[in-house]
Amino acid sequence: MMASGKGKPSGKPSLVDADTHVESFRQTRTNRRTELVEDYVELIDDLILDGGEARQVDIVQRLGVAQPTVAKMLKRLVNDGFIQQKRYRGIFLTEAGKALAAKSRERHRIVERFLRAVGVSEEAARIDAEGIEHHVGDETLSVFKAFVERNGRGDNT
Amino acid sequence: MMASGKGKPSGKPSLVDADTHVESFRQTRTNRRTELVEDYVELIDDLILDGGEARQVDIVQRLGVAQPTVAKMLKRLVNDGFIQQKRYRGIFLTEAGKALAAKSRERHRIVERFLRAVGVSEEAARIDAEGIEHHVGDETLSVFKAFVERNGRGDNT
DNA sequence: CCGAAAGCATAGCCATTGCTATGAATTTCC
DNA sequence: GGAAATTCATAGCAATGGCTATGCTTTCGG
Repeated sequence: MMASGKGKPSGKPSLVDADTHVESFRQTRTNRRTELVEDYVELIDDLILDGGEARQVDIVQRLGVAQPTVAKMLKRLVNDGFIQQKRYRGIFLTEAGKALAAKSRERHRIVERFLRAVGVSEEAARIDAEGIEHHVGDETLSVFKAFVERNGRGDNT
Repeated sequence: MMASGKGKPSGKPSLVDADTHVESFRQTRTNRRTELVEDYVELIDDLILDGGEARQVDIVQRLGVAQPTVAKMLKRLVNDGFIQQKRYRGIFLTEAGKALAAKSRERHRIVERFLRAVGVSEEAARIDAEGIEHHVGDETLSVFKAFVERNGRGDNT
């Protein structure tokens, strides 16, 4: 019944205690589940901003996956209340979708600019930011943001 | 000729071109597939270093998932040649496993210390590093490493 | 206006990663 | 040495995210 207590005061504690460890992994698993949704919503928002509309075909081309894969995910996004779909007329974000997109875009932007600011090349920053953004918590994000503002490179925006 | 070219020189290019975009997403998807393997191998290595042995039960407790989930993944790791399993006697890393673990641990360590070095709290650094590490490419990693060495905080190691 | 092309939906398959329930094997403890 | 507890394996289910193949609709070009 003691459950987690499990002392085992080993000689070299390179490991944090089990419960703490669990928390990190659990958080990471949670993030992994929401990554794709964020990617889609963010991309849709980008497409609308960039070209005025977001079509399934565009998403297919941007993500580099098969069309039915996108179709299935869009159905999920409709169910989750992030988008509206009008056949042959494009995809539109709901209010919830817009909010999520704005948040994701902001995070993405900060992460990418942060990487650039510490000296990462443009290409690597683009690629790595795509994966990293989903795992940056609020605290880390604000640290990144402050860093970028402090070491502002004369970039756009 | 047709394929990707797709000009559409829109007014506000907040978007990179499609092929470039695809590359980022593709890389991210690839990373996502190897994350779990790395997590497991790294954890197993930690457990062995810390307590002399890694048992399935320990992994279950550390990851916070159900035991059959771990059992299934371990079977996969055996097939992939990263570990050896001896029933009721623990889990052992093969040479390939040790190599992967060393690489993962190093990356993890650098990312976490980098986060600490830029001002992220210990707890947030621990949690975020767990997710970020898998998306840090070689270039970014070496930038992080250099940063840590330059701004060395009197931490351990 | 009508046929071809483009865009989208659907069906059906596979792999992955999680779960619960259950049973077998091994250790441990008396 | 045998019963109990621990440890592990296996079966079976669900959700997610990918794919190919196929067919329906809408739009576009002549």
